[in-house]
Amino acid sequence: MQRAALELFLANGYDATPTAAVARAAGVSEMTLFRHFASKEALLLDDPYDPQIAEAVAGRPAEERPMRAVVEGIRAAWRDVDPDDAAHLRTRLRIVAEAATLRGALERNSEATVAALTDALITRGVAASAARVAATAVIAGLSTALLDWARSDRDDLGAVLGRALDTLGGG
Amino acid sequence: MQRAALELFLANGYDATPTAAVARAAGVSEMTLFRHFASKEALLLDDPYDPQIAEAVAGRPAEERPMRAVVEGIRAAWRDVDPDDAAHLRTRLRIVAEAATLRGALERNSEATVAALTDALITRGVAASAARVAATAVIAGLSTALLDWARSDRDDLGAVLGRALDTLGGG
DNA sequence: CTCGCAATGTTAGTCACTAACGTGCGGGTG
DNA sequence: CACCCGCACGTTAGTGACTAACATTGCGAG
Repeated sequence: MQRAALELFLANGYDATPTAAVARAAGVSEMTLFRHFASKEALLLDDPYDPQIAEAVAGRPAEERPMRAVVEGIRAAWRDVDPDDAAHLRTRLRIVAEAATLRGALERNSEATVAALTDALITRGVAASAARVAATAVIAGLSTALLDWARSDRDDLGAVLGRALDTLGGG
Repeated sequence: MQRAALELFLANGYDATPTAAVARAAGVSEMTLFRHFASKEALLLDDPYDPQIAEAVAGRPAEERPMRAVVEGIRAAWRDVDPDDAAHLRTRLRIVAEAATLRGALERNSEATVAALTDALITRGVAASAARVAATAVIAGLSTALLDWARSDRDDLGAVLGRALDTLGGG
């Protein structure tokens, strides 16, 4: 179904594609579609952003302040990413960037990642409130950087991401 | 209408209150309600977060890095806030915190603030992409801090905010 | 072969939001 | 004072995402 959805979203745009059309294209009923995906958004954004990021954060030097620990953890975790995935990611982000109703969809969708990061920080001894703040902020900043990258096809993803992380870390 | 909406949201919860009920309570038709407020969310979140924050950011010392400039700008702008507004803010944030469908509503609603902050950073000579990243991240972090504050009635707002800003600034 | 379960379909509904169009009312102009 | 213009509001009907209740089908285990 995701494949059918992507094709339709690319061809007609996200907002102009009713879930009924996706269901029909995938050869299932609308009900079944919603049994597999919690929402229309999930058709685009369903892939679990690695909880392995959390490990990388937990393993950072103890003296690092929360923002920097998260930033450097993500930077480290990023090195194991398949370039094929990046290309796929880009087409999906393009769809997100062009759909008015998807503002904030990335952030909403990465609640799991935020939770994992928050826990990782807490086990490092960071206060719960500060942990949540730092995790949310970094993910939000990262999301906008990814969207910018998807819109302009100039830079390669690694460089864009690196600069965003520099900014977030206070650089 | 906002007053009627707030009362109903408090009594029954946001998700369980149809816009039809709000309209009826306010003595208008549903159509009229949507002519005054762009969405159901707007009934809760319609107040424009100060663009005067932008000034404070623009006025920060030139050598400060983007994250710190935003954080310190907000800290400075915060000093002029009426405690009555804070109390009102709290009840509204409580409603937001309890409504599942309002995840990310604060961030979405403060797009104007993010844009103002981004512009302020750009006039300071920060690259556009970095500016957007920093502004988004700080607002997102701040939003989660505000929500945490609204949920637990322990601290006073100033202290919570101060700690969140410390975290975001790399402290 | 059949029983049981799981995945899928059908139907009907709710809720946010919109488009098209009609109506009343107050205020300036003749 | 009569008229008309425009604006705010109402009504009706619809779209689109999502859900609940219930029927149905397919398929492996006994």
